Amino acid sequence: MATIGDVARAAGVSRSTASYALSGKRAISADVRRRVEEAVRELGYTPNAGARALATSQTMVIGLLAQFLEDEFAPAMLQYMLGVSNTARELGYDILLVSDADGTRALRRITDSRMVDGIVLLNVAERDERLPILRSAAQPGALVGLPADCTGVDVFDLDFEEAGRVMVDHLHRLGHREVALVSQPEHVIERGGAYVWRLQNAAVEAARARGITLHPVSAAAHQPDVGRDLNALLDAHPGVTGLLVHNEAAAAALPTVLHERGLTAPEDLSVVGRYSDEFARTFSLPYSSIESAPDRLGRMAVRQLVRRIEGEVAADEPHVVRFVTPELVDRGSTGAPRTT
Amino acid sequence: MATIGDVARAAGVSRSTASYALSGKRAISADVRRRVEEAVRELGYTPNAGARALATSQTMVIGLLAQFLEDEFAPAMLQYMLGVSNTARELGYDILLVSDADGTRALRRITDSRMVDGIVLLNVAERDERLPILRSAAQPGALVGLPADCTGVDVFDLDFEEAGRVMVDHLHRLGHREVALVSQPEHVIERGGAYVWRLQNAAVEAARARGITLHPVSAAAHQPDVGRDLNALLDAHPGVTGLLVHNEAAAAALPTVLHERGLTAPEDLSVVGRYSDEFARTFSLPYSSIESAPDRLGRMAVRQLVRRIEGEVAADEPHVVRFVTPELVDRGSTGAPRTT
DNA sequence: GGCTACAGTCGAACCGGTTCGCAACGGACG
DNA sequence: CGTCCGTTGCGAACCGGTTCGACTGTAGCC
Repeated sequence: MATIGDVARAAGVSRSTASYALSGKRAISADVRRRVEEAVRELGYTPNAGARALATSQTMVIGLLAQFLEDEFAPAMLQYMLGVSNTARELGYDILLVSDADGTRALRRITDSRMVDGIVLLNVAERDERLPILRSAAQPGALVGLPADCTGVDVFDLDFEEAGRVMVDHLHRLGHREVALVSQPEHVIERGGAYVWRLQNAAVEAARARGITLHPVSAAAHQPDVGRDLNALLDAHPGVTGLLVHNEAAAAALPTVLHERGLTAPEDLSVVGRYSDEFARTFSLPYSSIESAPDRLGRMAVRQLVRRIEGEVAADEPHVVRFVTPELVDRGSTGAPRTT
Repeated sequence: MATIGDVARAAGVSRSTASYALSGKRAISADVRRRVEEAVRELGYTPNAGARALATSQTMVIGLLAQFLEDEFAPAMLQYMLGVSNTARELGYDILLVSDADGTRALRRITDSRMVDGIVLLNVAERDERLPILRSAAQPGALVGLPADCTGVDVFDLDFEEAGRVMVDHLHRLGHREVALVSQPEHVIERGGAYVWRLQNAAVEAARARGITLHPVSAAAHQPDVGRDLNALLDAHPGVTGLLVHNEAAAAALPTVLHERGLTAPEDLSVVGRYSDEFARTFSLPYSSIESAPDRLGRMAVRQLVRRIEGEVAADEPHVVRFVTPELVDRGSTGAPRTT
């Protein structure tokens, strides 16, 4: 592999001159620049990333920490990852993917060893163990997901409170008076999946304010349990005319469950989910839903992170906490409740 | 951040001694080793990855190239990625995720700049543009997917020919005499998705050998097109009693389509898919299927890649091309054909 | 004509590790 | 008591970039 020394020799200049000719950080005569560029082409020179990182203290790599936990719905994560990855590349950064079960150790490893210039954290928990480590790291961090304590990091998330209100409002306006909210498994909540109860609390509150009955239940994240949970819910609350589904696996299982019970949406039951449009199209989910905009959140996180890395924001500039406003995508799965 | 120089000073030894004490590559007295280790702990020393890469020409990072193309089913890729990522970590390697649309440029970039010690290529096409670049790279490569030319790389893939035969045999044994094979969109085939016609050709051949009729058709990879395609298929071939589904999106859309037509599997139609068990459970797909074992393939690829990186295989040792034998997972969606 | 200013280039130092060659030391042995 | 050898540690070089300070030559200016 050619080094910059080889390039310099071929062009008949010193190493430093070759370096300046390529970086443009000092004035270089047109003639020399041409010779250097030609040498680069002939030798197929590419700078050694490790050497450059050592010299500049910049790796042009962003660490992406994604946890794939039991009881969590993996495919939803993919879209966040792609949003992050694609945006990073547009801005000239590569992605170091860390799917380690032990996120804290992994985070410490890649920050301390200076493998990355910044960190994006996915599925952030209410009290995320990784946060203290991230704060003490030399690199800036951006989160997708809202923790209890946001100091020292930039935070991006869907406005789950508003999402809960929008879902309830939508069914209330159509005339529904008894609905159920299908949430994530208990495990996810216990683990600190704050978005679950952020949406749920807001939905409960909105239901109370409008005087309608809302049954919050949780359902599993996999078959066959999730099907069983959905059936149990419909058995337990026969008066329910609307379903708010805040659980991707449940949304995916719902068509089959409804079919087996001889029910149709929206004639027998109105359904509103909370997942991305991309997700709905990929899995043929026919329900209206709150768009969760994962690619957009990933994009926002990386943009801000890179601004911090490149010092475009003063180090003392306050960190941002930004919420994306949820939007309802109508797929025709809601209507007036059946009149019993 | 503490350097090895700081550690050496704190322990009262030279830099080289500190290095040897930590690597164990030379004999060091117990006393000195203790002092060095203590200094490491006190200073919170972690070796700088860039510096180490520069000195050792080893980054302990594996490049993972995954293309997310139009008309391809993204979530299936996730499982390959996780298999690769988790296995790599177990073996001490991190993953540089490259989801670049321009795979060739990205591949050249990360190999030439020595960011990675090896490369894993996902969704490999029949004549993959990335392959010549990978062969000319200094780092070894492992593929998941079978290209036309396997020289210079280790290749792992499902035995799609056998998969096609197993699917046809299965329905033939149950008494079916007219079946359809739902493949990927034409685009995927044109792009060089060899697995599509490897399975298809073998299925056609098996059908001919057993004297049964097989209609090969392709279907889109997204809603609403895939639903339309499935309906068109069932309209065009009313005599079909069995469906072989080699298209994840079609499998995901099938329950709804069958429901709308008032059909049930296996009573009205036998269905066999080709996707992973994990996939089936996540999306509540009720059909028997050929297990595609994505995590296993990813794991095999990384294992072999690391063996090459670490020189456990002689450089001239022939490269392997290994096929995983498909297995049918019975979910009760097949039976004897309805007697018309 | 002498001075300054500046464009253009070079040499050397540095980033933070690893590794090779060598020397000092102490014990065993003849 | 001298020699030989194994153990242990040190100094220096090296990996491949970047960057700072200094030096040279030429143009512009008074």
